Amino acid sequence: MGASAFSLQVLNPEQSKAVTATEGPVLILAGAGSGKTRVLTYRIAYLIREMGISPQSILAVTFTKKAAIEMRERIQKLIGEVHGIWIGTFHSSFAKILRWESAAIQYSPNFVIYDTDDQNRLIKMIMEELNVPATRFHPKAVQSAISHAKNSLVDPEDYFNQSGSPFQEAVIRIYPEYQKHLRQNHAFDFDDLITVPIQIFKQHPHILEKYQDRFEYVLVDEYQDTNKAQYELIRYVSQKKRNLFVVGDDDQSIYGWRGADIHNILNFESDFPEAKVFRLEQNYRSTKNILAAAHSVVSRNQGRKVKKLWSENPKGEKIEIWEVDDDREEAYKAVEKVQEEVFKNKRSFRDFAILYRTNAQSRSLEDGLRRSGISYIIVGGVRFYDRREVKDVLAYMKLIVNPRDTVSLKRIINYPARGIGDASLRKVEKWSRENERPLFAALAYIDEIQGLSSRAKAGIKSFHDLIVKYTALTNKISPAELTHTLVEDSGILRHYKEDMSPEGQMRIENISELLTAIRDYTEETEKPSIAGFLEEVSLVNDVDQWNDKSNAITLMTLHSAKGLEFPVVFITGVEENLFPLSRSVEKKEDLEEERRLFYVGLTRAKEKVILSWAQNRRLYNNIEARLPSRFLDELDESACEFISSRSIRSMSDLYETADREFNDAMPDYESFSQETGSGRLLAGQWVLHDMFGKGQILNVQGYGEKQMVTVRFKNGIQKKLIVKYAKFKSIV
DNA sequence: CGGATTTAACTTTTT
DNA sequence: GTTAAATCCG
Repeated sequence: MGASAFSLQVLNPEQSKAVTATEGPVLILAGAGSGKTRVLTYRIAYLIREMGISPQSILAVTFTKKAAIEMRERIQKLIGEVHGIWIGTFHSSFAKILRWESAAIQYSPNFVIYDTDDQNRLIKMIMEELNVPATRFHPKAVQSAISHAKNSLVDPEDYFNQSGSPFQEAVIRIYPEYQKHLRQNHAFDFDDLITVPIQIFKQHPHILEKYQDRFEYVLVDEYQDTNKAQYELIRYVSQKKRNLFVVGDDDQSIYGWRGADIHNILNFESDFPEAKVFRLEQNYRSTKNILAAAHSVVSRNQGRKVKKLWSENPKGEKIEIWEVDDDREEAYKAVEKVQEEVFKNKRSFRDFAILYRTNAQSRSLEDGLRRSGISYIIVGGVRFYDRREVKDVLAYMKLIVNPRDTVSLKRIINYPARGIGDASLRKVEKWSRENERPLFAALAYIDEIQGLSSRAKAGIKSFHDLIVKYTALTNKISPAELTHTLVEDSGILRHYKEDMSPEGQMRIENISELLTAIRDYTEETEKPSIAGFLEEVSLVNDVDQWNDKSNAITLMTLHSAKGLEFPVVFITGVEENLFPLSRSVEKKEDLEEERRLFYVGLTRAKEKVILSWAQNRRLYNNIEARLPSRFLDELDESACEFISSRSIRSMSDLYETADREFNDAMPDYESFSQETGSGRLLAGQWVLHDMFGKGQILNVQGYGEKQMVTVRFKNGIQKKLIVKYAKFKSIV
């Protein structure tokens, strides 16, 4: 086993001190690119190897699954395979504990986790019940108010004291009902995964003690992103041994809107007076110019700990600031720049990231990239597991695991259509309320429910039988087999197969993809279960799945980019009212958070940064004149170079060239893309498809299992195909 | 009453 | 460009 790599010699003095200060609370203020993950992993390795601490006594929490996986892999590289360390996200770690301790709060261990969409559906149902018109208050707004309350540890009862606006009055009525329904459904929302463990720990000291004794060393990554609930939870768990090690950077706190409380890091020293504090200020990532620019921006914030990154890296190129005509040109110029860099400086496409403030901006960039034929990956936007058809199948699975989940039940009882309309469902609901039986149980009593049509009765019966049948099968066949037969048996697949439109085809492909994911899960997991799969699915995000293996440009929001690095970074749409967003400029704290977000974006870059703003931008279907962002004025001018597009080429030239390139032939990027392995698909390649014949790849999207290509075939048909399922081979 | 089709509204960032 | 609500049709 290659375990010999572990030595503290490679650390700088501050890093080394941080790693070896094992006892008592420790705060590490780790600037961007200062080796934060390195310190975390070396510390865990040090605890195990040098201190002889049992891996089982270590709890490390992160915010993303990707960070957790990376940490695990790097520890393994240092000291070889270690079993029993808890490394996971806040949500997944405590969801696990909740499954074990669910009996303490009278929940089924098969509880389901509601995502935002499920939450909104539930809130909408409650609002109907309470006669709160959804037209006056958006269920979404109510949901976020409740979420915010939970993150700040405000109970439904506490909420009563906050009355004021009519909206708050409405939330006061909805919040307790919402909580009651979650309980009835044996469901938790995301926030409950943090707050409910706190309640359990408070009410059952012996349970708390079990975990306090177990976790002798607790480590928290991205500490600046913790909210009040997470902070309390960590405090509970680490209270006894007091070996709490937190790593964070107040300058990178960008989740205030999600309840993250920057005071958790600013007040760490007063909360833990015996705390040791170490600062990591040497940056190993970026050029001096990039750091100077980043510092000039973020140092304008008032609520921050004073620090300044330094680096031994070269000065590097100046930051380019582009003034472009519109979003279309912005995309086109970025493409052009990428091509130039690939040719001149021998870069790979994977060296580039294009970042933006809002997901909506990805569209024009995507258009530009598609025209050019360069492959790209979009991280974020609509998640795979959020697609309608995927959620429909998942709802069936949720209901089979947990029949009390009425949100899922109502989602699918008439999907595909079984002749059960709104009116029939209302009658069943009424019966279930009056007889105090769960909604699913009521489905078995159709003969006692008045006024149901025979069509509705037949539909309800077949639905009920279906779910009962599969519930009985859960212990007999594997999750993969079960879902496979389920999508056919339920009629979901048939429903889409009859739909010959391209959307219907897409949906079938997405369902097959889901089945593949379940098959993979079943094969990879020791004790696969549907509940286990559902939990995994509800706690992943797109960045978790992103990897840099395929040679493509990455497009993502600035938020998603946190924790990542790229040689070249574009930040687009650096305009007033977009970045910073218009609603953020009024409150000082919000503006400072936007500024930190800009700082995060700048410090993702190792070598080169390009900022662009457009004079005109298409927003919500109309073209708007734009002004450069105030953040551009805040940049250290000596590190920047201003470029106006007019000095290069006229607009009409640009578009003509773009159209010509698109209409003629695809440029052959393969000739200068360094690592085009034989199996790799790239835009411009020709393929032969079993059904459609010869075609050319216009665009490659995604990676691995989920990789999709857009192909234009000789007969003029353009199709989007999932590589894994599409029957084609590449031809030279 | 149920299902399909059309219309309208909406886009900050996400575990 | 996507999805939920309103409208229409059988």
